[in-house]
Amino acid sequence: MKCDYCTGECSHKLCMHKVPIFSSLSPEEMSHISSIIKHNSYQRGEVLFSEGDSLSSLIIINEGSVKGFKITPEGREQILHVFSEGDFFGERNLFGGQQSAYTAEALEPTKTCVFTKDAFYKMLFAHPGIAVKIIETLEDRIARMESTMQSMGVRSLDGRIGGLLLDFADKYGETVPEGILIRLPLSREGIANFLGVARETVSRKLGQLESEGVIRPVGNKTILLLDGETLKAMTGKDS
Amino acid sequence: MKCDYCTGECSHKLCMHKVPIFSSLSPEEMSHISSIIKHNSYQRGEVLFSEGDSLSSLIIINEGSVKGFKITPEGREQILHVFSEGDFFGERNLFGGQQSAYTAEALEPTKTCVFTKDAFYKMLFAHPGIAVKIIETLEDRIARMESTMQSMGVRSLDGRIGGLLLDFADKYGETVPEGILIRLPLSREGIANFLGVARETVSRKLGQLESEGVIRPVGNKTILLLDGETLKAMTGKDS
DNA sequence: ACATATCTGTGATTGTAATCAAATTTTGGA
DNA sequence: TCCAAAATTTGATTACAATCACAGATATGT
Repeated sequence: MKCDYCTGECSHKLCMHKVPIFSSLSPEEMSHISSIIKHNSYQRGEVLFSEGDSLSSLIIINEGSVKGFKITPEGREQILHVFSEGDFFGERNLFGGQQSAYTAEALEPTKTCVFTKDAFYKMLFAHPGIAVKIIETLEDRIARMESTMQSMGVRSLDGRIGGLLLDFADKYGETVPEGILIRLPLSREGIANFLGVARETVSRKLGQLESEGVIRPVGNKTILLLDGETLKAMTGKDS
Repeated sequence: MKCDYCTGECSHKLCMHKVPIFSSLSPEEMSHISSIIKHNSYQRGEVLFSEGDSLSSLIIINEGSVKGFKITPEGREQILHVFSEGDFFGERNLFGGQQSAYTAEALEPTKTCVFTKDAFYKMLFAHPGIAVKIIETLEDRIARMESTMQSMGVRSLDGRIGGLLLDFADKYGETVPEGILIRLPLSREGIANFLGVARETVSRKLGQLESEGVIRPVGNKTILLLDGETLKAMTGKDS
């Protein structure tokens, strides 16, 4: 791993280097703070914390991805967030919130860095610039949620699924000659649980989009987006 | 109007007194800041700003309420936020965001207070405690959006509508002997546009909830929630 | 208080997605 | 590489909500 602050290769694997909220810190500040961070690893399917838990720590993803979800009265998962490398969460418990509003579960092997509440508050008051960074990050999160809500609100199912694909393309897409290659963080069932629709419907609609030449699935976990413009028109995200 | 900082009645109508993010300021700081705030009034239906506008100000609602929405490709409004007294918005434009992600329109006669970007940044660095307050407020907003997403994701329509009613009860409800009296910020059509369903369906489902004895509509703009427990069970919000 | 414009409720029909039930493909571990 | 488990696709049927059409109720301004 290479980073902006160390010469040559970094061996310490400081998650901080991947996290925008710490980008305003000097190397010295970073290494001081890194000394008060704890590390954890999780396997796919492992639960980081459950809805209602009163944990008091900020969790930063160093590697991997995590879904945040609730169980609906119908017994289905409603996914609320998908967090990946560099994202942080759990912060609500640090700022006034009492209990976790959702369960967090690793979607793949995941490594995290953990701040305790005390460590975090100390840092916050010592480095006010971080607060602004946090606000910016929360704004990004709100913007992402707004985008998801817009996708969910579209009445036509193709539009909803297309909207989610665009969101994922934005966050997980890699531009290749033919279009945008999207490594999906969620399975078909996960997508269904994000949008609140049936798993089978997701399959059918993706099949439809494929036959229209808009996408080309590459295995189950990757989709090649060939015609983003059509999707944008379907979802109203052509702004 | 009465406030914690002035003896007797306040005549200056400082919106700051209603806004949690300023609660950590001293009276002197408040009156200094109030001198750099601008005021605006809007009629019902008037647009404060439109999607894509690059405004650079923080808007605080002093009186009234405002909806934030986008237009879906189907031509329908997708409501993303309902802001009311004490809420602030537009802040994304202050923190890195470039353009407004939605259109803001007054739902009723509304008075606002406006911070310019410069004034706001000065205040932020002079009073670091405000940053923490802002983070807390954004966390609340995220929590509210999570709740809305959960409502939207419930498959059964009664559940979705019930979830929204609970959200509104939380924010706009007043406890009365018979239950909770909710002054709805949105019309039936507004509710439909929030949830992404048809207006008629909202009517039908509310009618159904009425015949089940869960709610009692009082005119078009008020609903008396008689049996919150049933709603909570329907929506999974009984945590 | 009245009148008009807007909003809301109800019925009939249609369209779309949920559900149930297998068959098939993909994936990850031995 | 192969095998078993998991995930996905596909088909048939059913249930539910969207739509269209209009009647009725509410609200707002004069």
